[in-house]
Amino acid sequence: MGRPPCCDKPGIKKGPWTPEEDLILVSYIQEHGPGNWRSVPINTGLLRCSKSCRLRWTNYLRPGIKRGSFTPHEEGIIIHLQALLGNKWAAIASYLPQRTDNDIKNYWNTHLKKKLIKLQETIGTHDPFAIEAATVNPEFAGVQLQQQHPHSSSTYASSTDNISRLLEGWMRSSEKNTMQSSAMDIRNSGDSLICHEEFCSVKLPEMMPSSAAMAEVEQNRSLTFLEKWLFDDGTGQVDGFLELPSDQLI
DNA sequence: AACCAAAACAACCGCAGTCGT
DNA sequence: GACGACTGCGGTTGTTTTGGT
Repeated sequence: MGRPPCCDKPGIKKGPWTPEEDLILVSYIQEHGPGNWRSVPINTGLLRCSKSCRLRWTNYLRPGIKRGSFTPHEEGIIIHLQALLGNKWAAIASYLPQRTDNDIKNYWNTHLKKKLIKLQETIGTHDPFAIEAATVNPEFAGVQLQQQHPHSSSTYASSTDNISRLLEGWMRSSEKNTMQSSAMDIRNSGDSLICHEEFCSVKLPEMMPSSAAMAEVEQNRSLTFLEKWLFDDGTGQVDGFLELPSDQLI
């Protein structure tokens, strides 16, 4: 089974994407929808491999992506899920639909890993839940958490965000892309971590909370409850939950 | 102001799984 | 069932930015 050569053909461009390339890609996806990445460079004339196009879309151009600093809540969830699932970044990202797996992975490698090591030394435990508690409540361990990153969004990030905005109308009107459109609404809805609408539309991994648990999550947005459902042994009626319209979840 | 080191981020590489023929 | 094409994912690298001296 030979692996197809990718990204090493002559004439294939590598490196940072330009706003022009982004626009071409977004326009194409706006017309055809995401998927069939093989045909994207062929049909758009982009000198990029299909993989690169997919990555660019999923990590940057896809509407609903939240840029900037991670909140303590998000940090807690990441730490918790990482302890639970290991380096399953895609699985972890499915619980934070506004974040990409790449983002979470980078954040883990550059921030959280170091922070955890510090915390482990400070509080003298390797218990991920104690560490999570310390992360969410900095006073717990007397650790000053950096709440704002010095460069939460770059100029270029802003431009891609603008491109994403171009898609808003299309996403809203497209029944095929409910995930993206709901995510877009969420993006504009402030700092809420996960809303029920989003939960209904994202693809859910095997262990998901019951609808009752979800309602409480929605109400409290507390990690305490997140912990509860995260460690629920998967007895929740996942399929049924997926079928429920969002307004029945509260 | 200039230089260097560290941090942060974006993108690429390659493996593995899935799907179609 | 075998094979090839395609996609998804995790690890890694390269580049840019920031902070310190």
